Amino acid sequence: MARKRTIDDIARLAGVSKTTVSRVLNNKPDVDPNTRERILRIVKEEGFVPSATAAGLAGGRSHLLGVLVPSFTWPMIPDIVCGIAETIGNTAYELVLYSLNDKTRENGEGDIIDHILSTNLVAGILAVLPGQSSKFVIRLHQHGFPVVLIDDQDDPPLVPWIGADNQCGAYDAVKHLLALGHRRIAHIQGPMKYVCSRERYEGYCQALREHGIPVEPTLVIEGAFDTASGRDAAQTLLSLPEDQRPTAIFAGSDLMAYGVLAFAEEQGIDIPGELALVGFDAIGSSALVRPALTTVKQPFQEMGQRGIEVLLSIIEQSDQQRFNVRSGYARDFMRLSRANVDEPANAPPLRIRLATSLVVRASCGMRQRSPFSSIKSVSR
Amino acid sequence: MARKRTIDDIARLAGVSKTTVSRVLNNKPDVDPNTRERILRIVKEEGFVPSATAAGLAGGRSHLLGVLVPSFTWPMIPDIVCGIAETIGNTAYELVLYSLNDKTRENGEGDIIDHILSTNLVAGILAVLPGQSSKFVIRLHQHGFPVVLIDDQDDPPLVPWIGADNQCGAYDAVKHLLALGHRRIAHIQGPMKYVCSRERYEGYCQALREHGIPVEPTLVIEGAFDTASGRDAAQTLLSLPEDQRPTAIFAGSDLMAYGVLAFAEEQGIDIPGELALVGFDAIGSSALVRPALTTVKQPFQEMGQRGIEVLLSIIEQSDQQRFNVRSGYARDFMRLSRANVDEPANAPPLRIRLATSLVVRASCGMRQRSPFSSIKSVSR
DNA sequence: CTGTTAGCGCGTTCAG
DNA sequence: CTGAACGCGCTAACAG
Repeated sequence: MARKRTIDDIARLAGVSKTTVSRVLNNKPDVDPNTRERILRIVKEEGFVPSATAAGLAGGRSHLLGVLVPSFTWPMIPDIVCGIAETIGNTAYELVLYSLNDKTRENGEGDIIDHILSTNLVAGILAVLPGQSSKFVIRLHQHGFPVVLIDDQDDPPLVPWIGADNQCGAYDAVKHLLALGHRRIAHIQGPMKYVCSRERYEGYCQALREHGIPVEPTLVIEGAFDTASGRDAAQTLLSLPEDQRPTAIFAGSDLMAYGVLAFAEEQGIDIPGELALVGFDAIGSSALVRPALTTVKQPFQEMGQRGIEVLLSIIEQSDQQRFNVRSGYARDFMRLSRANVDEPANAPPLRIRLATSLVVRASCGMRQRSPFSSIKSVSR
Repeated sequence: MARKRTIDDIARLAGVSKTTVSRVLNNKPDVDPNTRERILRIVKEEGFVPSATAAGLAGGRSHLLGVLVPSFTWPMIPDIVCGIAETIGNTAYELVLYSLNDKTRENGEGDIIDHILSTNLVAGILAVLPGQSSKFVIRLHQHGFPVVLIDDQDDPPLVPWIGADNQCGAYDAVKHLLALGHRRIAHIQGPMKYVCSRERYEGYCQALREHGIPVEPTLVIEGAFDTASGRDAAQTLLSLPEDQRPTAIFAGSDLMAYGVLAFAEEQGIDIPGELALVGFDAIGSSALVRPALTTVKQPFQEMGQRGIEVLLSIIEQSDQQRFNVRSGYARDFMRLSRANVDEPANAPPLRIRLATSLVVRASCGMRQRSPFSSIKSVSR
């Protein structure tokens, strides 16, 4: 627990000015190699760590990254945050967590965005599943503030975005059911206001089309991503006349699939015997339910990781531009919410689509082995 | 998206000095009520938000709270962090998340503590399940740095601590099994190096004692809190000669109970028919497994909330003391890792023990109704 | 009750 | 290649 040292201390110990020390620490050129070496040694010996606070104040840029997540009740959030935290841990940045609870949601999601912006604490924001606040995030981006979105975007894409390849994932899932011989395959959609729901639906349609099977409107129901809506949809679907009833259901989320499981359990409907079921997300508990759920795995951790990587590159680039434009104290730019520092429309926003993978378990009729022992690999 | 204003701007608009504005913002006394009113109005109108960065630098205290969590693979972490985030959201503080991934763990958990301390970014730390790094946290506390622990402490208690009443929880669980008529009740312990494991064991023993039942060493096995060790323990217990085999198992964590479920499933052992099972934690997925798990519910969200509350009170108190002691620029105290600002041994460290509650589900033999529809209430 | 004066620790400019 | 000087936005001591 060494005594906290400042740059001045190091400068004194090295016999140089603090300016030089600062230059070394920021990897500036124009420093004598010997001096640089010596300073680095002392910095290491003394265990010197610069104050992020002061650096932020002086340099105008902070070393903090904001991560905005909705309520932790969504089961994928922990996985995503895990990827984020681990990635940030490997950088010189720190992670500031902003979460929307029910109260902040009431007051309007814009509030928290304004708060983030006005405190000027973070250098950029990674917004996870922004949902309703997505439009605020977009505004941020248009004002030149570094922002990246995970797993929820508007159409057309306006903001750098990381997500899963929802259409392919859905396509694979339905293909699998088709390969098992199913022909009447229902789909419980997520809310259609989300692009990911529409993409999953598109994948579902595509797979059916390829098999020459028409999309039956009665077999497609819009849910709300949660268990309750899945249960309702199951009830509707399984109350259809026998000849119209689906033999398989592709749910747009694992939680909705749980709703199907619940209804089937109540009604004594055997899954997968009488009804095959596939979910989407591969949240940890889907390996635990009975029957264990076949589902499309989203690479949540990797999404978090890539999100941070992209955010950092954007921040760096925006620093670069600021540096080039600057003449004298042009830092007033920043106070104006960094307005129009660059033309965001220059290049099309970055979009990264990560591959999904189908996790086959018992719920669609395949034989399952030792499900519980697979807990580790699934939930990590 | 109003233009970012500084205290000086407000001072100019209000026709007073920035000092006065600062005083109003920090709720200092000695300000004319009218002036205060006027300043507050302007602050609100202009949407002024002070810079936490600058305030931290100047005042020597930051408005950031560090939260140290182990890997997100532990299923209760999200719940705890949720409580933490929500509580911090209601204060003027921000949440900085430090997480231990496998790499940081390798390099020694002390590193991250040193890092936290030397960056001097946060005003205090709430450490969740510190495990091996617990001793580092204790050292922090002894140096006068505000620290609170959640759910893992050393014996004797050295640091302010929030946790569940493990002994009572275990006692209740075993009592329940006894009430159901079980007499040969096994216990799969958590690692005995943790106080919580020892307390749960104590509750187990206490319940048996009250019924005049001796504690059989063969029925007590130490696990590692995870699923694999639970499976191993189940195998050992259920391989006992028929007359020594337990009719019920009380597992020290839900994950270990999952291991029991897995082994039982493999072996075709009916739960609860041939074996009753109770877990500990009430993590969300325990409502989803089949049979649904009876378990002792820890109030994770509340633990997070109380943790922050206690941490804030400690920070405030330490600021107070610093203020009283200070003569001139005595801020050097802080640079010395805030060493010995107060006598930590003055009062016994605060310990808050929150009540648990038994969640009765199918795994111990009670009739279960509509398990899936209870997902919401359990996982929130 | 209020304003003036010094910094907090660092980044950046400008003149050597 | 180097150092002195200034300022980031705010708080705290000291004198009115």
